Amino acid sequence: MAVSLQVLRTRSPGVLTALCPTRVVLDHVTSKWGVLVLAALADGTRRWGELRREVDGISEKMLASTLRTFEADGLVERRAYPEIPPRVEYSLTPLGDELAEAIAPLLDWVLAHAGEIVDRDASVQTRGSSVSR
Amino acid sequence: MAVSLQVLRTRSPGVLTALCPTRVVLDHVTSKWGVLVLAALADGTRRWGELRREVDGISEKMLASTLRTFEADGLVERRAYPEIPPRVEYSLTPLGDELAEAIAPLLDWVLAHAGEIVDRDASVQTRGSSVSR
DNA sequence: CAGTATCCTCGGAGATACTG
DNA sequence: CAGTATCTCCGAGGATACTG
Repeated sequence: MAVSLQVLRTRSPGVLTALCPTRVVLDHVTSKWGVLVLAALADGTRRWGELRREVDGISEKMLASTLRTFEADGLVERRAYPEIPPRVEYSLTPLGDELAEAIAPLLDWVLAHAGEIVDRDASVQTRGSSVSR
Repeated sequence: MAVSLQVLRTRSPGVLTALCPTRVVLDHVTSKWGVLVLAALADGTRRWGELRREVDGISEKMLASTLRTFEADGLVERRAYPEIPPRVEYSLTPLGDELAEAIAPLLDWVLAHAGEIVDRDASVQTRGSSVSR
């Protein structure tokens, strides 16, 4: 039995309610590209271009904005080298590293079970269309 | 050192790329209300009204749609009792239960560190406004 | 009580072009 | 190479009203 909202709230009443600061942080992490960017940085420094390639499908705008959010959160460190051509490296701070470890189980679960879920959704669709409606 | 995209891809090449099914599942879980609804159900059955109250701020529309997505995914079971007044109960399936356990570390981390992050964001704002720009 | 049905808004997100 | 700057749009999400 995993930890529920109710249980969490016996420890910290009012946590994760609408105006609770935890909501902001949770929103950053679960933003469209948040988990993927964190996962890309999880085992070390990456350059901008590497991130663009690793986080497949992300636009430059969203990569920049996701990184800036995490930088402001103190989860990611940005290091720019004044060279030509420019080089910029991103890495997790100790705090970001902790977070990356906290989402690892989620990633593992997704990899392990995505297949059954997608298959199931497809068959629900199929059944749905063959029934009334 | 947490597990990175690169490491995951040595195990499953191409995983979590743009068209990979895992992306769909990850999107469901990290949808705006996904984590909170799962957390609310994590230690047992809940009625519709209980969920509305526990997941503070969610609209009826989003609660319905989040629950239907998870039901189609096989993560949540919906049980309706033909009574007057109506009663409907939602609970996690075994698969959903596994997922709830996988996101528990994330929730724990958020609760433990939200404070420092929000404080930091606030001070970044302050510093930002006092500097050039 | 447990939902639908509608209408509407807002901003997340994409596409494209440009720059130091 | 590593980003900004704009423009645009779609649809996730919200508000409100209604119903079996």
